[in-house]
Amino acid sequence: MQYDTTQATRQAQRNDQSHPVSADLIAVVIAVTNGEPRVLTIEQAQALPSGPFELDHRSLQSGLRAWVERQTGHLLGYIEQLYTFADRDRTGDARVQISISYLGLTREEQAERSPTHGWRGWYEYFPWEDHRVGAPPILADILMPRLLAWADVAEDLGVRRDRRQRVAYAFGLDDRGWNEELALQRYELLYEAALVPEATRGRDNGIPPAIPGRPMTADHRRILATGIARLRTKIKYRPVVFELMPPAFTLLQLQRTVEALAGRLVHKQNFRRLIEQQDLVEETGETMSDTGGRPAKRFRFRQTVLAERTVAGTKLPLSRA
Amino acid sequence: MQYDTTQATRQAQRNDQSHPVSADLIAVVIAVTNGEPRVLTIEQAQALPSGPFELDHRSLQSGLRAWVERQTGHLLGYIEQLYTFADRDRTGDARVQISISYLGLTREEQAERSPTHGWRGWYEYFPWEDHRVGAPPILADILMPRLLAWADVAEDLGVRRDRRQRVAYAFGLDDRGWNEELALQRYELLYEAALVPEATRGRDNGIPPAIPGRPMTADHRRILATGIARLRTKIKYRPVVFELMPPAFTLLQLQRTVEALAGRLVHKQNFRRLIEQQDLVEETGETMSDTGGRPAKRFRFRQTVLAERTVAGTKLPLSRA
DNA sequence: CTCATTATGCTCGCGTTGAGTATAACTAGG
DNA sequence: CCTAGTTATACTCAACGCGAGCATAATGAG
Repeated sequence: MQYDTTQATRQAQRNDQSHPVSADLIAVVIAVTNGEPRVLTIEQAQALPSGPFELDHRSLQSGLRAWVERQTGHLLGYIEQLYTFADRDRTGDARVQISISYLGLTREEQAERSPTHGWRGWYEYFPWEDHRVGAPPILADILMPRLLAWADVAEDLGVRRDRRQRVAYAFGLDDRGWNEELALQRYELLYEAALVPEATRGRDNGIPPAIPGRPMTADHRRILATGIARLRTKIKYRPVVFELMPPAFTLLQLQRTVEALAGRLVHKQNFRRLIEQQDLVEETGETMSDTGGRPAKRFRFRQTVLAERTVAGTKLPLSRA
Repeated sequence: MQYDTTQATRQAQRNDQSHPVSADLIAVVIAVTNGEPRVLTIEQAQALPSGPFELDHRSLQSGLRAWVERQTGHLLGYIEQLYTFADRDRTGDARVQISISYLGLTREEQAERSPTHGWRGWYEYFPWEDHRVGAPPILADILMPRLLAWADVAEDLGVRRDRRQRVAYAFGLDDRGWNEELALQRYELLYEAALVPEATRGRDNGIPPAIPGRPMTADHRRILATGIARLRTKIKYRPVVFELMPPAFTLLQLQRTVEALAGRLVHKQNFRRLIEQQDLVEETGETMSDTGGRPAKRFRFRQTVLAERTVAGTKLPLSRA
């Protein structure tokens, strides 16, 4: 190899200066059961499955799978990386902690009750995110007043305006409309405004902010918000919903799953049109007549789509010219 | 705090089992100069700026900025995380190496020539990615025959079909059309087919594959491909192009920058329409009359948009129902 | 003064998508 | 058996986004 020398130099330089860090793997594992999106938790629903990346892990992904299985007994299927961040103050010692988070999609199998781990509805952690039956009252009654108050306590006029604008944008004030993909921005605003317990934890300022929504260990709720936002974005351009569905399903079941994730309702006829014209599903031949009305055809996901369907939205006027 | 106990337990468990790893920060820094996308490199254009994450780095991002500045003298503006991966065999010792890669966008300032670092056109590394003047001949002449040959050497019929389909999809064969966002998939296919030197490096199989395109150290070219793909996707729904533009510019300059990144041309009138209707820019009042034709108005990016423009494409029939 | 060149405005046509209407096929209750 | 309630499924319509092309304006070079 022609550049052996320089590479060796850089490698040596690197090893001299590198410090040991420890790497944590954290999993946001999602399933949708009975039209409710659920997340796999441990420690009485206050933490996400996680553990250190170890030497005998073949890869980051397999390390994550091993930890999830060890802590919850659950085998993961589809996973994708979410985000990596570093935190010095987590463990207390001098070592820097790096956290690598993943999003996993599965189906909730036998619902075994365990005292330590289990599935929890994700709207328990983010009650303001469920708009399927309209905007939750806590938004107008509790969150918005406190957020706007927080914006207004700022000394600087510019900061005040900036805060108001970010709140208005993230929560769809005025005529902006609710955007379900901004779940992370909303949590971050609540954190910044010290309206969630995680923000004031450790500091002894006494007054815990009484905002609805269950907190989590460390920054796990923030990671969960990241996963929710990612999933809400992704279902719109990739057929990932099917990872959450049973082998056969009706179009309404599929729609309810999407609605559960998005936290809002969709137009039934248009949903069907979209699914069918994209050739995502095929009929199984059977019908379901459980739900009280006309029997629904059962569908299955067309495996063919898996490879090619990586499409990608286009917003630029790209042409062949 | 109510869950101190369990948290302490988990923390202890974690420290017991955690192994030291070293974390590397790797930067894909992009600028567009004279209509050419360029990447900041070190080691005679064969490596990306990188270095270990150290104790005195305040955060991953600041550590990355420090390394880029130390190695190239360049100060970074906008950066975003790309991907994190682990690699056991990189350093040789037992320690596991974690690499965290970032994408940075800037403008190429004073073009100081340095023997060790400098800006390189990114199409030097991926000559098959530039379709601004049509599909590069190397595609039909060299890459496609070899890729299809690779697909056909597979014993198993299923593997053969799978490879052919992936190649056809990634390279837009048949009627599929070229998709500039698949830069990473294309590089990965070339790697899998052992058509890039990086794939056979270290193994003494003698014959280096003579495919156009400059290789890089370790997996740096793969990381560059990741950055290119990310950027090509992102310019379509976020106003990140402006990070690459000077304070004032004409619409054609903006268009040329987008085209340089996308590797394909866009329809001029439609590009203007899109930019203007989104209120992304405002006139400065000046005009430019350098380029031989009617003088062009100069524009600047509207700062107002920064906060709110997080939009997000919608592919689901979301309704208020 | 003419031509080449770039800037800029405007129109057309098609496909996508939000939204609503109409009809079909069931179950439950009298 | 008939009716109301419920869900499934097929169409229709209008607005809008976007690819594509035509037309006109304003320069500099020769």
